[in-house]
Amino acid sequence: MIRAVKGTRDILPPATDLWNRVEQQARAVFHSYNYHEIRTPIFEETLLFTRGVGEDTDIVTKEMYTFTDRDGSSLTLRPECTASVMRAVVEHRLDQQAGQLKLYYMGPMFRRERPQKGRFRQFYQIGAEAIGSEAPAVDAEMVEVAAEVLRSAGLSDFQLLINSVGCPECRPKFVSGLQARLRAVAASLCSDCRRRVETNPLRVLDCKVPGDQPVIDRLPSILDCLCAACRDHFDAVLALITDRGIAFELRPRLVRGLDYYMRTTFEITHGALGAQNSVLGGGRYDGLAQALGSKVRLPGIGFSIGEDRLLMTLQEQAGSAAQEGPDLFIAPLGEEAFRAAARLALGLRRAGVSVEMALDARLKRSLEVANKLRARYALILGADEMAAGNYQLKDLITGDQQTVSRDELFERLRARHAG
RNA sequence: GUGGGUGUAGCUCAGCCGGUAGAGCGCUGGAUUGUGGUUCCAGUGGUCGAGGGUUCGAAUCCCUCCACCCACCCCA
Repeated sequence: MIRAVKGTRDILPPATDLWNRVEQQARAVFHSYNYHEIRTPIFEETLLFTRGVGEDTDIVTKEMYTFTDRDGSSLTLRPECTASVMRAVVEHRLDQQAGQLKLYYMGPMFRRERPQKGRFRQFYQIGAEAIGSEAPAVDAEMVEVAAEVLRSAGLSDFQLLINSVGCPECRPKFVSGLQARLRAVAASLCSDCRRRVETNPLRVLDCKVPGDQPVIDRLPSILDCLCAACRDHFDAVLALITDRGIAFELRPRLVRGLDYYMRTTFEITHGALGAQNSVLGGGRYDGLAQALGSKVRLPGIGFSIGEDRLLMTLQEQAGSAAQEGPDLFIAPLGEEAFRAAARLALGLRRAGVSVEMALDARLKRSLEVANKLRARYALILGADEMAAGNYQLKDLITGDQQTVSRDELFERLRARHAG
């Protein structure tokens, strides 16, 4: 038997309704902030990601789906979308347009990791990018949009974590200073952290091993080492977020794994997720455009929602929903009635009503199916109704049944649809 | 890449000490004529993840492999 490949999965009907709802609501929120959708290719030149995401990141060193095209060029399935968006912006000079450049996207990303709860090799992200300004107001709005998208999806009880990781001026100084301190105390750290001291010193700050906490607590915080410009920027961002009434938690140890992040970084977590508890991650990337070869400086900030994880928590919050049934199930009795029913169904469908038709001529069976499909109403059309020019409309919840004319039928179902 | 757990019907699972498979749900049909949901009756359904070994006999014991899940790592 052929199965979906490891780390990929089918998203099936009852769930797809929820996915679509979440995506529609996200679009509505984005539009309310004047964001517009961008769709970039699912694969790009490998160089885009090695330069954009960073040569030494986990994503680039071990997680990319890279293949050689027939002409010998190296292509990669996108592991994230920010680099692609920036590439498109630079390529099409979208930054030349009036006003802020505000874009959103949604779609699948690919990373070859070992799957586990909340982690897939093909996963879906909903993200936004605001490009062209480094004003703290943009950061604040971005954080607000992120929270609003989650809220509109119905997510509650999430936590916003925020930090500043500095800039190319102050971060390297902090990292090398931190590394020096860590090397001195490496012996008292866990084995993972001893390795991190060399590979990813910032990550040590986020270690959860209890024995390491006393050491970690005495390490310097990046927030105490920001340069004046970064400090001012971050203070302004925090002030604006506070002013907007957004609850957040300052997390000086919050680390982002992608090289392009600088200054503001943030993350939203939810308790119902398991080890991979982050539903959203984001941050500022003022150096990305130039890393990709842009001659002009294009500061930007964005975030990305892990849609799979968002849906996972929503489903845990609400339980599994039953599939939504059609508005109307038509049960015609006999050949002639069937043809008349098909014509009626077309009219109703054009009016926006969801209609299903019976394939079985037995009324008992038809109503049984109507009930199983969770149809709201059943319409009976037999010889009697054909002769009289009307229909029997049965309410499948109350069991009430009444004779209705064509106009009354449309009236009833339109009302149902509007409500 | 490294650990740990689990693999029996479409789904959720029982089957502990070896004697060639069960339940609930689902699905199909029926309880007469053009009326669903509840109920009752019947039926459908599984090379017990795969291969090998021990044994008169293996879903059950042993080995190997595979798949999925969870965790590490890292991230969305």
